[in-house]
Amino acid sequence: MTDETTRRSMDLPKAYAPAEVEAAIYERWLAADVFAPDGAGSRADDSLEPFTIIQPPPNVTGSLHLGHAQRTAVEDLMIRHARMLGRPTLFLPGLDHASIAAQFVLDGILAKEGESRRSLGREAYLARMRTFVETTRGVILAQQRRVGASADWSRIRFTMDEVSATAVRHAFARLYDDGLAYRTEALVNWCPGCRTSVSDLEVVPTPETGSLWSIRYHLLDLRTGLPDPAATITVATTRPETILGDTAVAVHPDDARYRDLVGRTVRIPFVERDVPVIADAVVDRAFGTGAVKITPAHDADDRATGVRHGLPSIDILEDDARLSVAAGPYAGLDRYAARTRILADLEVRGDLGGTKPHEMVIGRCQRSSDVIEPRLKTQWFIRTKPLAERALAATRSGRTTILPERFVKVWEHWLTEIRDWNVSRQLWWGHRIPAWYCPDGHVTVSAAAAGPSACAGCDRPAGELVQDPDIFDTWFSSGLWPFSTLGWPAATDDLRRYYPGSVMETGYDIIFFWVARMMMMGIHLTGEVPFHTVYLSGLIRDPEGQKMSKTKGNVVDPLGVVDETGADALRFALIHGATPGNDQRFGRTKLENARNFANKLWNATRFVLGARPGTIVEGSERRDPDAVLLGPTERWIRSRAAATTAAVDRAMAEYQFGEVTRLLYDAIWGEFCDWGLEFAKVRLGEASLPPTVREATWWTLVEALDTYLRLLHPVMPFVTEALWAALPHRADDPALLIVARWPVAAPRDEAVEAEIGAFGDLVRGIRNARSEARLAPSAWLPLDVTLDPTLVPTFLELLPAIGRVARARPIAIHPDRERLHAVAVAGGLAIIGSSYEAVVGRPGGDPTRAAGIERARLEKEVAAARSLLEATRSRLADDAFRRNAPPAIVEGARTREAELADQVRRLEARLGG
RNA sequence: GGGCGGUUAGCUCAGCCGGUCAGAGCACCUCGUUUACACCGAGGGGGUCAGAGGUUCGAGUCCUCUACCGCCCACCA
Repeated sequence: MTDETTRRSMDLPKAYAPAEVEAAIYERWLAADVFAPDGAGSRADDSLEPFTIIQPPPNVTGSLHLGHAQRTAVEDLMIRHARMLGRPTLFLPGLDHASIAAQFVLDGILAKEGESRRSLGREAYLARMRTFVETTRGVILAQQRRVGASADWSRIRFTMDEVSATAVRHAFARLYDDGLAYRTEALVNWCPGCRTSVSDLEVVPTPETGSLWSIRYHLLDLRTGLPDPAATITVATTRPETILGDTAVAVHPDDARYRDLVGRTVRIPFVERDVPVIADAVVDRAFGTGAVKITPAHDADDRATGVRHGLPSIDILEDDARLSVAAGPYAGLDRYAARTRILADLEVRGDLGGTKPHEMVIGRCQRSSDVIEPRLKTQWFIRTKPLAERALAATRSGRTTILPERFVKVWEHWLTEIRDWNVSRQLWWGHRIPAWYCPDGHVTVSAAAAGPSACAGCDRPAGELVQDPDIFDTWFSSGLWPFSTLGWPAATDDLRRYYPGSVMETGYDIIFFWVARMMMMGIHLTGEVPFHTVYLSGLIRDPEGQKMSKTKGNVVDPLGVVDETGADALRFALIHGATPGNDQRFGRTKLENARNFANKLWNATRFVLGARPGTIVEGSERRDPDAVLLGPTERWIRSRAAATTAAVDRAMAEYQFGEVTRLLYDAIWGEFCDWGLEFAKVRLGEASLPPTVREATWWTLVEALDTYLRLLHPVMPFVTEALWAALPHRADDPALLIVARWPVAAPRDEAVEAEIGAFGDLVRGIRNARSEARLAPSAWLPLDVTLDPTLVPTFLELLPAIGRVARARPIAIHPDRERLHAVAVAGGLAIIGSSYEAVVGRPGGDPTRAAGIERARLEKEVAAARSLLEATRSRLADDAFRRNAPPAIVEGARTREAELADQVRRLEARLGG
């Protein structure tokens, strides 16, 4: 019989070697020019709505980690799906210059070389940065390709390129003209390590145990005007060095303890400054001593108090957090050295009241971990309230949808409570703020690349203007990404066609940094929301649930994984294990499972290719199986493929990508391979059947495999592409799966699904009985069976297949149970289901022992059936259930009860006999 | 101080509109050299779905509270 099904040479290597497969495939895609919506190989249907994915451009610094790989996997999944649907798709790749992060990294490198930002100077530093970035850039892009990103590389953007720079200038000028960008003196978060201000979002509140010191300030004697050694007011502080910047002491207006002191004057030690005691309701009488030192230049609360009372603000710090000349005798000391000295000096003076441990939350720099110092600076701010309102309106009206939905609450809260955004950075690597100042203090903001031609306020020539030395917060240019990349502010074709974007995918950790800013700026500058859907992914954690970080040393390099198990396995594992918005722990086992799945698919395809009936010429064009020649197996395979297609479509529409992989894993492995191929083997090998029948079977396998490869392609693009290439194609199929059409769900055949389902149960029952009875798996045992009459025709057709998978031979069908019982040997193993009853095997070995095992097995079965029956009966016994439950449910319970009762009865009979 | 997640088999997690939903992978046990695959096949053990109330004919699935774990937001010296 094998002579008819001659195994031809297979197109695929025996062993699945992902690394080789993947390298070759990516080159084929590139050569075919299929990534760009307007690429030569694109089969996009221009009448369909374009699909645009917005990817957070990775930082040029360093290299990609698993989080990036996950991002890319999800984004690429969506874009490939849309591409296969025929939509013009744009996946625009890019890189972010990451000003502070890049400077932080470069500064570290320079430090090792004994150089620094200051030693190089601005121009040399920037030149060095450009070289550095040029090398990392290549690494990052290569990583993205290796993971399989089908991005349009011809449109690649960098947030420091000229297109982006133009957008930045225009955006800022627009915001300025609209009164939404302003320059003012305000408290900013100063990072002494980075030597720049940072936004509120970049300050990490860190719980720490500090100290709360009590310090006595001496009141001035009303008569002499000199400090009174005996009359003091005690304040409490966690930052004693800031006393040098104190400009008042505040007490609560209703605090009887201090009522008489309000309006008096105290002398700040060391700087010997006389400041007033003021009354302000901001003071919490219960905290500390109820008297608070006020340092308007270094504390947000104090600043507000200072403004209310017209107090001066004295900045006592330098950029590197050493004390400034304003600190008098302590000038030049580091802030903490100064603190120590001041405490010691206070002690000497007898003005240190005491100290106690104090739990507090201290702000640290997200980048350098330095303790942030609030400082008064003149900087640029974006007025966010009006922008935030429109962003909120967009999500509330449904113009933009946030997924998963629960993040809407976070979004709402942040945008409602939003504070103005400090966008000035005292860094070098970034977009220079396009603002110029003239000697008379006028401000000129210009979008022109060459800058303004003259002062906007007084006609002084450009030569007399000085540009702001600061640059923009990185996120300012990132916030323009969805449209700056398409050529905005020019009215380009790309902008018209691909803006707003369809889906913006990113991790929930940058919802404020990036998503909110894109929304705010996008709406204001373009008049449209930048994207219709925000899809927020969870974060990747290590197997212990720890966040991956370089300092912890638990960062996994995706390339290492890819080399080992393949990009497909990595992608599958990342998607399979995730629920939208939920973090996932990622480790070896998930990866191995995914690799095994790819391997399974590889081997299944090899089998199908190798099983081609000899009557079909190698390289034949794809044919549909002839419907009249299809057996139950074939109809079942087709129906299951249809069911899976429909289910995958639903999951895709709901962004349930983990569900997509689960569906495909189960369908391909659990159904197609475990049952479909096993059953098909019999037909394919049956020489007595007409060749046309075997051909129909083979074409069915090819068809199902073709469908599954298409459905799986967005998740595992490489292996599916490679396998698909080996499959017969239709004349109208493209050369590459990546641009092949997404399957359309065909109608299902519910009847055959139910039948095969029943036979599956029967086979499992037989296998279980054999296994429990310790019968040799390889032994062929006789099987006697009686079936629900409706199942008989199908059973007859599948008889050889069932025999094969159940290892049963010969098989006898009996018209009723009496005959079955009469014929079947008493020592056989009984399998009793609702629509079938079977006896397999003959007694052998020790009859009493065998009988004991058989009895135990059946007792377990009957117990299980009884408990199900009881549950069903008690439900049915309830009037309320029969009255209130939908008729279909009640009816279902009735049928179930009948089936179970019958099954139990038969099991009991068997046990009784 | 607010808000949001999580708590389901030993481990990692699925369970979308409440009714065969008690599941998967890994781990574990027993078998297996049947011609796609040992990166495999067959079978099996294992969970009162954190706890307590409530809604409902019926609740891992909805509501309330509690307990842990995690995260986000928040100007208290």
